[in-house]
Amino acid sequence: MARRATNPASSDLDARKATILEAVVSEHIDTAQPVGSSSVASSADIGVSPATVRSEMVSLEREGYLAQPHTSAGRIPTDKGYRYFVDHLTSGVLGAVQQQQVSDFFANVRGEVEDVLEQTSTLLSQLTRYTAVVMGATHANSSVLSAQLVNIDAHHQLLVTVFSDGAVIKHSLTPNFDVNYETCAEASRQLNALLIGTTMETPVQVPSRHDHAAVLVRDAVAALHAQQPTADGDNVFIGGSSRVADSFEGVETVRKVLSILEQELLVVSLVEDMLKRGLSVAIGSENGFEPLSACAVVVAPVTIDGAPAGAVGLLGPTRMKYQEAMAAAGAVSQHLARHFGGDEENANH
Amino acid sequence: MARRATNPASSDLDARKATILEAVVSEHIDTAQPVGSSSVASSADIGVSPATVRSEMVSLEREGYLAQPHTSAGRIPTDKGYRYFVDHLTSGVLGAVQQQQVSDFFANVRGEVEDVLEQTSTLLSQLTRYTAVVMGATHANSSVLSAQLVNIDAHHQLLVTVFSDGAVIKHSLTPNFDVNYETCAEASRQLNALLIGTTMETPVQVPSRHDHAAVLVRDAVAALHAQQPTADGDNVFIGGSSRVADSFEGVETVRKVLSILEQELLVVSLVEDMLKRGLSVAIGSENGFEPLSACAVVVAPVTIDGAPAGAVGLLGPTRMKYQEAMAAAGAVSQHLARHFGGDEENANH
DNA sequence: GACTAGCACTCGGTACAATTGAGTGCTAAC
DNA sequence: GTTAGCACTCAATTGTACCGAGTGCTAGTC
Repeated sequence: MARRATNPASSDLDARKATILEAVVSEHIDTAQPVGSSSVASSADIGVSPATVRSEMVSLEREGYLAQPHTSAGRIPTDKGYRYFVDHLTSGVLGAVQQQQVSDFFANVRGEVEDVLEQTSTLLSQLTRYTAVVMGATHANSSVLSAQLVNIDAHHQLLVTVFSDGAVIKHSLTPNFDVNYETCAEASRQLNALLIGTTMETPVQVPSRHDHAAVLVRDAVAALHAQQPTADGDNVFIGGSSRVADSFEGVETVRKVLSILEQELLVVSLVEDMLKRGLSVAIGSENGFEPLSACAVVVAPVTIDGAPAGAVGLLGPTRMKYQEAMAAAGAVSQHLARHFGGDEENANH
Repeated sequence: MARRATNPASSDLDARKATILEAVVSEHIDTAQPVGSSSVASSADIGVSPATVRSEMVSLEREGYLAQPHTSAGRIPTDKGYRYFVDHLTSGVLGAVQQQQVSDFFANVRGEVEDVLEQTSTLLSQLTRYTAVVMGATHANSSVLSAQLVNIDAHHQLLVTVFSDGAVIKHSLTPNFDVNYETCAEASRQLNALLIGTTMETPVQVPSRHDHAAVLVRDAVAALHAQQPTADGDNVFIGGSSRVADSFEGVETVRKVLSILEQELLVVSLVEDMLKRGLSVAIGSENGFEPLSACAVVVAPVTIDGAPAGAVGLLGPTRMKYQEAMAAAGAVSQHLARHFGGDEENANH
């Protein structure tokens, strides 16, 4: 037991074990069935008999890469097995048809940023047959181009703020005094002067007077700054959630996954957590959400001019086609960056 | 065959048949199982033996109200059976706990209209355990309070229009000439003058000159008016889509329903179609979408001061608890109307 | 004439045993 | 170290019998 040192820190397997593990994983991804020793032995380039494969499999199982549903069945990969597989994956390339599909999409897409992101999420989910997530950039680093207070009626004003990234955010004010047109216009003027050029995180020197306009200005600034830039969820688009239903066979699993997807803030935090940890793939329990323990998540950041500008992601079963998914996510994230970044470059040029 | 006149126009059944049908429907809604003659006979106030019930059931089956999964099983209602049941339903009242829950929600809810509607859809789905739809009013009848053109950069302008119902809509302009700050400000001034007080459907006399500001104005008006007021889908909120997974047992049905729900425009057209036809319940094939043939949809319009201001809806299996669903949808729609209408009344007062 | 007790019949569901076969672990020989 | 051979395990399939819920029909009763 102690002789053959099992080195837990080493994630390296001897070459043959690696080949076997990879064969098991990729066949299981294709067939969704437990994989037996004979099909591994016959497949590919292992010039070795099933018996030898079996003894290697026993060892792989001891080390936690494989599991056996029951005694007389083949092996299926554990999360750790998938992890090894993914870590040793040569990065694939998107198929030509799909590449064309992506190019066509970005050549023809038009409309507001939100519409583009929404449609992108649908595209990505069609490309991969998995559920797709597309997140836009937070407005935290954008500066205010215009802030306007609109008088809806005497007790309702709307602060409409336009940011340099094209985002428009509104906040309702409901003061407990009557506001006439002039007061509102005056407050609007002050807000504009005060906020233009600031970001949502810049502290602002609000007027300390007590006249109605000043109160409106203070309330408006407070409303604007109260907004959690990360936690708004306005900028998250989930496409192809119906794919969840054909990724898992149990209705109960489908329900659990859907109920997570419903809470877009959870999805945002999951993706951001992955980006923060530098992960591009989270397998099973790695994603930290128990209801998603049957899922794998692939993410790719969208980077414009070196700055983070959102992310795209894919959610599928742990036996997802990682190579395809990563290729698709990567391609779409790059196209997105070019789509939005390219414009700005032209303009700044 | 021709003697006992089967009057197809008459949806009236003799009293006993009606009782039996209702017993079958309500028991099947509870148990999801085929209902046999003996349980109908023992249940409730039918002072009649199972044999009599059976012969009535044969007749009900011939008339299309009931169906038999197989020879030696009980009966299940057809869509027509559910329809009769629903048409003869005494309108129920929401349970006290749930009533309280709704009141609490509307007493505490705050935020922008969209947030309120979004949260309302979650509330409604929690109340009923079905998937909920909440639609806001179209902006077709709202008038423009403010129209502003913001210069993002030389080739990107943003038309930000604020409507009297508090809606803020943005449209990107990408002219093929450079726009400086003054031109943009001038166009903005003209747009404001031109659009204030109009609705999205009011024709507007645009300037016919060819200077840059005039072109911007024309493009902006065109962009605004190109927006389909019904087809925007910005105003639809679907809550509790994960409930679909426990409304149906087959994964395939779940997938089909989800894929319809993903297309919010379809949902909008379904609900609007029902409202137009004056239906409050659509059962099975009545909703006109084949993939939703296993679903029933309950809708309730939201009416503020007599004007349509949106709708709420519920989607569940055809064996849904219609009374509860209708009560919940009705209560929520009324609360919504009061929530948004009440405010305005105070303000107009 | 309407109702019902009685009865033969149907057929899905369950329980059980037998069979099959994919796949294993072990061992002895190469 | 590898592998052929073999006994073993166990899920899945098949077949059989049976149960029982529920039916339709008929003959008799009120």
